[in-house]
Amino acid sequence: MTEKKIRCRIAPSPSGFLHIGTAKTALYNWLFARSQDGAFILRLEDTDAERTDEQYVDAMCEGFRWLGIDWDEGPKFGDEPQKGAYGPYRQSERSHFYQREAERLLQEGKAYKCFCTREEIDAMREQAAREKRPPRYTGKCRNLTPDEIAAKGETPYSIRFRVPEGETVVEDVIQGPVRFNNKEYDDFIIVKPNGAAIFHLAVVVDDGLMEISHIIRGDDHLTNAGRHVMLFNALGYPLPKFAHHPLVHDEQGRKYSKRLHGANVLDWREDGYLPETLINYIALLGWTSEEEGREFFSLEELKGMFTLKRLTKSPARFDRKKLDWLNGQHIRMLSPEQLRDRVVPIMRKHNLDVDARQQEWLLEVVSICQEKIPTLNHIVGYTDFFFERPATYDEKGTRKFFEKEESVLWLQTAIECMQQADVWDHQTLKAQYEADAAAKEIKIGALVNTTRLALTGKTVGPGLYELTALLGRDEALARMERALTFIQQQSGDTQT
RNA sequence: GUCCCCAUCGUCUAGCCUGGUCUAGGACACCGCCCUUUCACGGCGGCGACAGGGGUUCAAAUCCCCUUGGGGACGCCA
Repeated sequence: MTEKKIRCRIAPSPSGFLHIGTAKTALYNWLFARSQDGAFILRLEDTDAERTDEQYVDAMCEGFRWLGIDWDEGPKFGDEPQKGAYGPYRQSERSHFYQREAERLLQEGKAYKCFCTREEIDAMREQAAREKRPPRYTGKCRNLTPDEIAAKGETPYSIRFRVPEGETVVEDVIQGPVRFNNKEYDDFIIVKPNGAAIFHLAVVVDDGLMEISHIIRGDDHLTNAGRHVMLFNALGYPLPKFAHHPLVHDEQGRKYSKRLHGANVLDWREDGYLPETLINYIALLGWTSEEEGREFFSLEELKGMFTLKRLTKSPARFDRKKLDWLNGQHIRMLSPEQLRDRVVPIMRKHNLDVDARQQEWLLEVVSICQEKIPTLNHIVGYTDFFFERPATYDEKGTRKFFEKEESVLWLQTAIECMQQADVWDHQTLKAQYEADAAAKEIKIGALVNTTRLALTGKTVGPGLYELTALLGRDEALARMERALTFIQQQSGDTQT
């Protein structure tokens, strides 16, 4: 059996950043190609020169890189050269192909020159709107004779595809057969008067010439697929398999708008999410595993299990809560070293002087937070007190632990615990706190939480004994004394 | 307006193709309880859905039709 090589592509138009929806399409294509030992191709649809900007190209590729989606063939990007035998991989550099193929269609009578002006076409459209007809081209230039065409001389013209009679069926892997009456399509333009190819021609020529075997894309292209099938047939290219998946919706159920936060996949990096999480989550946004109930996947695992058969037909909303949960799961899967490496730049950015500290100590600090933080960014609030003494004490915490009658006793007891600890570690501190709490009949929670407030200024954070051990005896005791002074001042103030 | 797609808990979904095993399973969220120094994690339990109406059938979440709702496409954008 000589099976044709699987070749998939993502063909974004670099008019902005990497959209979450584009990422989904890319991921599915990438996973399918990888799972089938096929090739994944990146092609830039930058024919609309006005909307293309190099910085957009970079931003988009950056998004792919962050996610870990790599391509076997594609254009030059940064220090990566163009690669692949089907180049160039930018539509703007492929116009000669489009011209050649358009010319061929013209020769074969499958396309024709249209001399209608923009004004004429606009008028037709308005007319149609008035008469409540679908806005379709009337076919005015469809049957011009060679003489009539010659008589036009130098008049600029566009090239229209001559849509054949009959029915077009898109055999979609996800949707099943989708039938279109060709009457629904008008003779669409494939080449503009300035000679530039229109999207429909460009994609089909590119997909045909690049021998793309599977076109996996958003179902906003489903209607276009009919045009593309006709074009594939007219050009004599073998038909690829189509798979139109539903679009990503926002939490309100609408198409995920470009202007919404999170539309840019790099927004999530900014917010402290792992690329592993995004990959996992986006995969779940339209695909389910054969292994029922399983939702946690690494990129590597996904590669092995992905199948087009398990793609979902209905659109999915983006659910931030579930993303948070998944991110927590992925954070816990990291080794402490990996977590430290990812979190240290964030801490540095928030002016925590990580560089003045021992690597070993940092590793431990990060480790005691691993089970607690839902996003990488939360590390700041969970560790900042290690680097600076609390400037204020949490208000609610103050009321609960510093303004009670026993507050001074609690704090003094805690101080004694610390002083009596012969070894400054988690075990010893824990034992000491438990012993003193029992001896003085104080609830351990009161002791612990008062200490936490004194040491960190907060009511939440890493485990107390772990944190105290890492803070060091001198610093811990200094902060305890400071808190004691604070309490005494407070009560003094209220008494006078 | 025309065409196309979709429709199971609040959300993501399993089941649908190959009707009966579904008093519809899981996950997130939510609510209890347990564990626990807080938060989180984890454990246990609860709440919660086959959009509506017609068929077909002994039997329908599963097949067919209609309605409704949602989405998409109708460019000299991609």
